[in-house]
Amino acid sequence: MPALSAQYSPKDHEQSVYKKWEDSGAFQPNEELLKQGKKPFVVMLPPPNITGVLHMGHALQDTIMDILVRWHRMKGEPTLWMPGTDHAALPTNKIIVDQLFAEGKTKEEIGRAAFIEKTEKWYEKTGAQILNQMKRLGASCDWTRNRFTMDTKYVQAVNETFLSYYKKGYIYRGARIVNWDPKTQTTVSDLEIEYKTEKAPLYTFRYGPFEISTARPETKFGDKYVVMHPDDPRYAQYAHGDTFTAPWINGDITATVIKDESVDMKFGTGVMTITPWHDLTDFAIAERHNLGMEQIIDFNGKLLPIAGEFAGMNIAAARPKIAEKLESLGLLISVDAKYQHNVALNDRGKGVIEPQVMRQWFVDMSKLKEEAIAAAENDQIRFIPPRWKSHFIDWMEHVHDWNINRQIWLGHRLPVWWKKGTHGTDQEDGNFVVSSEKPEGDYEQDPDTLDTWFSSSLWPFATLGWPDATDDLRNYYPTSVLVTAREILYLWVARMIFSGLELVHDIPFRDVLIHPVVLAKNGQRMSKSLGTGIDPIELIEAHGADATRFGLMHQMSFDMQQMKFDPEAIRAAQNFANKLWNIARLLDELKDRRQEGAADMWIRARAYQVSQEVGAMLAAYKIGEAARLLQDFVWYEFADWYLEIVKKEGSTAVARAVFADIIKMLHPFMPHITEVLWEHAGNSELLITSPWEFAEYAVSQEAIDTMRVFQSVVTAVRSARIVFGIPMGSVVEIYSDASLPMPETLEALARVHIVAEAGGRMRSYPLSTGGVIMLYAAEITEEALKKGRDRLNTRAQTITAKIQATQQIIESMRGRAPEEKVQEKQNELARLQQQLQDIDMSRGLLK
RNA sequence: GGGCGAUUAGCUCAGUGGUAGAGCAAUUCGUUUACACCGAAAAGGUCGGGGGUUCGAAUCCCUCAUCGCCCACCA
Repeated sequence: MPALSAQYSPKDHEQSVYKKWEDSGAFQPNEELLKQGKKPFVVMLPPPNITGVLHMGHALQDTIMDILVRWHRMKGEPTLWMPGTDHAALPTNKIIVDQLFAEGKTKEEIGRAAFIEKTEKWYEKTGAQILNQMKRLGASCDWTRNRFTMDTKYVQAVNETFLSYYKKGYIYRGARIVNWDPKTQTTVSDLEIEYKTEKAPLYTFRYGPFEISTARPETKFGDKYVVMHPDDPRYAQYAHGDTFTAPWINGDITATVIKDESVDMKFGTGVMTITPWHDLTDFAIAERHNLGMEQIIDFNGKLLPIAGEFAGMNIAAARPKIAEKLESLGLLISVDAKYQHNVALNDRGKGVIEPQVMRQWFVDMSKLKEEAIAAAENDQIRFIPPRWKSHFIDWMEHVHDWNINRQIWLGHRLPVWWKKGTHGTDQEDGNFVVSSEKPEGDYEQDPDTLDTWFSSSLWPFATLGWPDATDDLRNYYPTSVLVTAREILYLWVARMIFSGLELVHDIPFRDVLIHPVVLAKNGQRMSKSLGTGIDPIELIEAHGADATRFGLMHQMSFDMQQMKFDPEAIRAAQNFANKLWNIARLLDELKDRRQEGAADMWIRARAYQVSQEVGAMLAAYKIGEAARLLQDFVWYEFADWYLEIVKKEGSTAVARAVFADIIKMLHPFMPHITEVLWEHAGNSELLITSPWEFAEYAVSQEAIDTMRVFQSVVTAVRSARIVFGIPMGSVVEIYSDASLPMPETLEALARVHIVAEAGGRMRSYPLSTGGVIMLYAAEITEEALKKGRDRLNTRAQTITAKIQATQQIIESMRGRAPEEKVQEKQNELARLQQQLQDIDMSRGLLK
């Protein structure tokens, strides 16, 4: 057994330990256990973007998953953690387009095939580096099952899904208003839009007999409907369908009055004109009343010929000019320059969204949502923390149909084939075939690709081989728990739930565990541009993977919505790892001793208790609580008290056995160092697959009482030293009536010499367990005595106050509170009175 | 506009009805058989404000304030 170095150096062990695990096959689910009928534990890695870099959010999420996975593996369950990556169409598309731009080319110039080829090369080059970063953290994924959303097999699943939805009538093609991003030239889903508040002048114009307000005059060319609330008394004289002629930007137009309840009577004049082609609510009104609609702005954000003299202008540039023209026509009534409104931006690339009416593919959500809502409502799927359940149900109930095609080249092509030349024309109806194979005849594939979330919604089962009835699918579906951030609760989690229920006829996962968002310590988002980002790999290199994991867990609780990350926690965890290391060193040095004492019984009972608590906490996903409990137990009970005792007396065999249990309990949290120390202790089997079992040990009240007295004596002596000014280094004599527990250890730990008979100047000091300790020290100065008196006087005052308060409480409790509560209080009062007595006695001896 | 969360020691946070806890930082002391990435001791808080329920509130209820997030969306 080679001696351990004085400090734990993670770098020397992490990679080799990881290799041992991987070579052992421990990361793969144990087929034997599966055959025995053991219920498997399965987690799907939320697939990170293949070209992504590990950030603190990943580190937190991956640590949570790894802890659960390692714990269940040790509990003897066949355990599968399925890794993989997502093709991340939009961000990768942008990267490739930017690359081409740098080369002075456009994607149109090189063509679709060359573009895809370039993308594949890019994936190959940068691909999966994020998975290697996960390995640095110690993630025990089954890498033999690694999946990518663009795998041939996965593409089949995507096509199958489209076909299946289409056959059932869930997928339809329709002209609907969608979020168009002129910058990236694609549609964007509602969920991927962010709103930014912006100041923009709000113009009020005369529109026939009405006044209307708008922040976007450039959309108003085609407005020929004026809408008001049917109950608005101001406009009672106008009937739905009335028409009138009004002078407008490019001459007179005929407008029609529409009454619709969606109009807010309190806003402005309570009247508005609508632009259905470029506004979501206007579109809804137009649909309700079957109104005509017209495109004003093209797909590049420029005005169309309907704008007359403004045609071809960029909307931003045209806006003030149009307002000017209306003013010159005498139609401008007022301008509110301080007006604020929300501008819709694409999350990716921040292009300003211009809603457009386009023929698009949609998934009808009305049927799909039903089962998903039911699964949440009857707790087939549980949300942790539970408050997300109602959020999920609420969102699901109000979900809109899902626009699933995107106008980019990168991604899964739609399995849709158009008769040549019909796509995008008014000849579309009846001229397409939905099939994964190209049909006979003159057909060309739909140029669009599917929303990335369409494919990732299949992740829990497509990775297991669906649509084929594979062994993996049979064995590992549904999965056990999904660990995720709340920002993709709707975007991804909700979609996995309804697609799993629809396609595999079962929930995709039992529990949804939603972890907090990791923020910088000052509460800001972690971002490179703000300089608030922290690279987990740097943390691993500086402090070790185990410290990074443990520090994160020590700080985390699932009750939090956000976690202000303090890197100090990682440093503290590194100290803890070093502590473990040095405990092992101490145990190496101790000579064997087998006589068991009170301390041994106490620590064994405590270790068993802790193992039970940790198990219960992990089962309830209270990972942070478990980490904190373990650290406190190891440091403040096992190391600070028990090991100090075992240096002098007690059983080293017990010490080693308890430490082995500690190592085992800590393994899910700090896998590398525990594995190293496990091997160092002479175990031939790997810890990663060792059973999560602990020797049961009954709590002996006698041992616990002995320990409490012992601790109080040690603490009292230490305090008395300070109070009386006796140097820590020196030995003091204390008087014993021979009832002090563990006298030899006491002498060593408290630096005292126990004498049978008192002599010289006696001093006394109260014990927290009741009673006083008598000590003899020749050289106590008058000054120290005064200090001691002051100190005891203060304590006496505090206790007296407490006694009075407690007496009052007992008085007021009488007859109102339950009897046992009163009894509890009275016991407390007795303890306080005893303490006061002890202090008084000590004070009496301080002459 | 609707909702969720947070507000406790200088900082990051535990603490779901019984007189407030930890880590880090700061203070004092200490190197006897692991660890200075250590040990010991002491200090530090009217638990965001106000009101209520209760014998008793950091904890339950109401209200206000501040911060953060989510959803809807303003013509």
